[in-house]
Amino acid sequence: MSVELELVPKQKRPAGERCCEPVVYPDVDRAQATRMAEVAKALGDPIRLQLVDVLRKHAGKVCVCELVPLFDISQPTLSHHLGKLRAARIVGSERRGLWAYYYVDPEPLEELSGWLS
Amino acid sequence: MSVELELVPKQKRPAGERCCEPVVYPDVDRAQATRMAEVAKALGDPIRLQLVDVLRKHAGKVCVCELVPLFDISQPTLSHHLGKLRAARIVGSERRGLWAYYYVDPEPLEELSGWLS
DNA sequence: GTTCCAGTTCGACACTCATCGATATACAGA
DNA sequence: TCTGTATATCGATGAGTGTCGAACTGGAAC
Repeated sequence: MSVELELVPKQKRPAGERCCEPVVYPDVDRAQATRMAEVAKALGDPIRLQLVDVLRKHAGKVCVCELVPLFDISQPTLSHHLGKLRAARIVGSERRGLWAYYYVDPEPLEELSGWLS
Repeated sequence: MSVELELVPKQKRPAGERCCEPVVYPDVDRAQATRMAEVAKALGDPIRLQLVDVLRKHAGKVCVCELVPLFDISQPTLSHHLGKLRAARIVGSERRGLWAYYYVDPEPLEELSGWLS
């Protein structure tokens, strides 16, 4: 465990001695990190993650009235979650008559996915 | 309020008329969604996302003392963020003497990445 | 016009979060 | 032992979140 530490005899942190290899700075800058974190944060709720899952698997655009019965939450709460996803630009929406249709914009998800893999 | 329910039982939405195609259920079940959402939530902060970025790029284990100067936050706050990442099982830690070393566990990130792509 | 209806927004609530300074813990060196 | 250092935890605070019912908005149909 700490054998290698005893090989380092003298001062608290001897000159040229480090507790670890020097660390490079993050490859993602603050702006990228902020953008991707915003997307990740929007996915950081089970209902929103499942919402995105449904919308992604569904080729076309999905009506809110079809989403409501899938989840055990009130309709205003679902609307709130859709608003969060829209604020993160993960989904877009369109109104046709009485109904509102949602669809996934793949780009933000792709940026996050690209960083992860 | 609910008077109209008896009046018009049938045709508020005319037979055969739909607002959209029928929606399949989410492919990810609630347990998967909860697990992945926990990971996504932990990544939903720019500092934590950059922390993971540094740790992933760094082959070995990284000492906390190298992480602190990279970010403009206090040491307790950094420790708090590392604790969040550890709670989400994105990173693990090990103590050697005075120092604590953190490393990435790739599995949770891979699960999220696999779902995203 | 009036009356529904799908969806959004509002107001409130309890809860969680990011942040800090202060304090505690754990260890190394003397 | 005592001193100093690296990291974690505590306590507080202000900001944000998920949730609901109520109210509002804009179309559609009568």
